[in-house]
Amino acid sequence: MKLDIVTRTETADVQNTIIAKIRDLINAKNLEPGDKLPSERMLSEKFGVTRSNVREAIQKLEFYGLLKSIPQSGTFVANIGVIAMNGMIEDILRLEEPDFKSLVETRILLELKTARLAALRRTDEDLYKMKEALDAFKEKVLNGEDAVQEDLLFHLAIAKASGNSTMNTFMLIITPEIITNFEKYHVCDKDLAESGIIEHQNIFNAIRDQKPQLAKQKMKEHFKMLYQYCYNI
Amino acid sequence: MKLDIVTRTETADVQNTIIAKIRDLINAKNLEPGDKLPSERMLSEKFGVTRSNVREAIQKLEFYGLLKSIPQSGTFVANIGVIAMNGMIEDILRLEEPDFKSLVETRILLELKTARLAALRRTDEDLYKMKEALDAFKEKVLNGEDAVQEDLLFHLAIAKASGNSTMNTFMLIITPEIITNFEKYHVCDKDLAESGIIEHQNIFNAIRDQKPQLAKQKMKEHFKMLYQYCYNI
DNA sequence: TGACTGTAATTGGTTAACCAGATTTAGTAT
DNA sequence: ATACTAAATCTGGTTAACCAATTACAGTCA
Repeated sequence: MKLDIVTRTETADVQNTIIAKIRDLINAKNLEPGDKLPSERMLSEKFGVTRSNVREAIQKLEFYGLLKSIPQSGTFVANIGVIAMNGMIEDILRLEEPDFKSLVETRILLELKTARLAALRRTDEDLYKMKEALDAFKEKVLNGEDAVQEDLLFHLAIAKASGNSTMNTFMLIITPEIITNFEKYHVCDKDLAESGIIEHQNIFNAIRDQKPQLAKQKMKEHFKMLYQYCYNI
Repeated sequence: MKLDIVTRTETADVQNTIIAKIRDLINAKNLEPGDKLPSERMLSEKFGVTRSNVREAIQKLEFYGLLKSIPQSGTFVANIGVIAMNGMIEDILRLEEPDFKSLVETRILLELKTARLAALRRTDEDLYKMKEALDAFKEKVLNGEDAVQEDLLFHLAIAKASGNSTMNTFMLIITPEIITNFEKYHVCDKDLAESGIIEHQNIFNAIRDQKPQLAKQKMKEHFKMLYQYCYNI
């Protein structure tokens, strides 16, 4: 499941159609939080689609916290009123596939914050893990090898050290997509990697010394190149 | 599907076990990006679980961009090396359920950024949608009614106006969970709602006038109470 | 030897039957 | 009428058979 859950457009279309019909049904029947939806079988018959299709649509709405399925009982409207429900479903239906620029922009936002938080909250174990990742990165770069994986792990170690599980999850979600795009557009050059050693070390030092503002600053410098690239794409 | 996809602990445990076994298998066979995994049937037999279990585990790894299933062909290791694969799977296995504090912290981070970006990029249509949401919010509050839904929609309208689809998605993901927790802990008081009108209006004005720094500032003021609450929990 | 071809096995995805538990309903005794 | 019970029904979830497309391979012909 990608960020947008479905991959193939055809499947996505029929799923969005079902979601819209579920929304219409909730509106028509004036269902409120806690109310029960018709059974999956009834919905599949009513909408003229398979039960699998209905299940997937329900699961997507469950992912966004709008519905709640309870085994052997039914599917219920979550603790969200009909107004918010309509607004959120509209947003969900119009969600576009995340573009590279928005991914990078979001990554930078998260990285600056996690660096700062890591400087405030990192445990000794966090620090040890970060140092491991940093050393692995250095070794690869100094040997002239590709170190994109070690680079990634260093940043994920910071995210974990931030002590914020939500940001950690978000970093995990966007990181692979970033990597893929990096390789597609050949963003990472080798000369960037060498200066990367110093930059990583600076970030590490700031977090080690528990200097949040400095950590953020060093992270910002680290992303300077990326920033420019992102806005020139 | 919640942020952590699975809900019941038992199911989550068996799924994580399978994920760990898939990781071990990738390591043992030295599978590299593009290599094919054994078929779902073989894995289910090898691991002594059902094919459904294997499918769910694969889908979770696909969600995080580590595997890629191709119909009638097989499941393949994504464009990520074995080192990053191991690191990410370790993180995924240890991902904890997002706590309220981390949700609020992340929301504030996203809201400050989207407010700023919205001031830079909002279209006239974005502005119209925001005004709609703002008016609905005002009316409810002035009538003494609960306006948590309209409050939510105003913030989501800003997220959309930010022009960043990734942040928009993230806002959609965390918003319902925040709402649920708000109601559980009774965060929102009525007196907060009335001052909320002015604060919302200030944010709207700043975005309308395309003043990014001011928009961020007004959003920060809006979250001041929340901030304090978050750190006193 | 090598390119080609048709068939059989294998693949992830889909569907329909099945399951256990919750819910409703009908019946009965009070 | 009411409280209670038991059977029938309905629920989301699970499983095993099925599907179409891909792949591997044996056989054939040049």
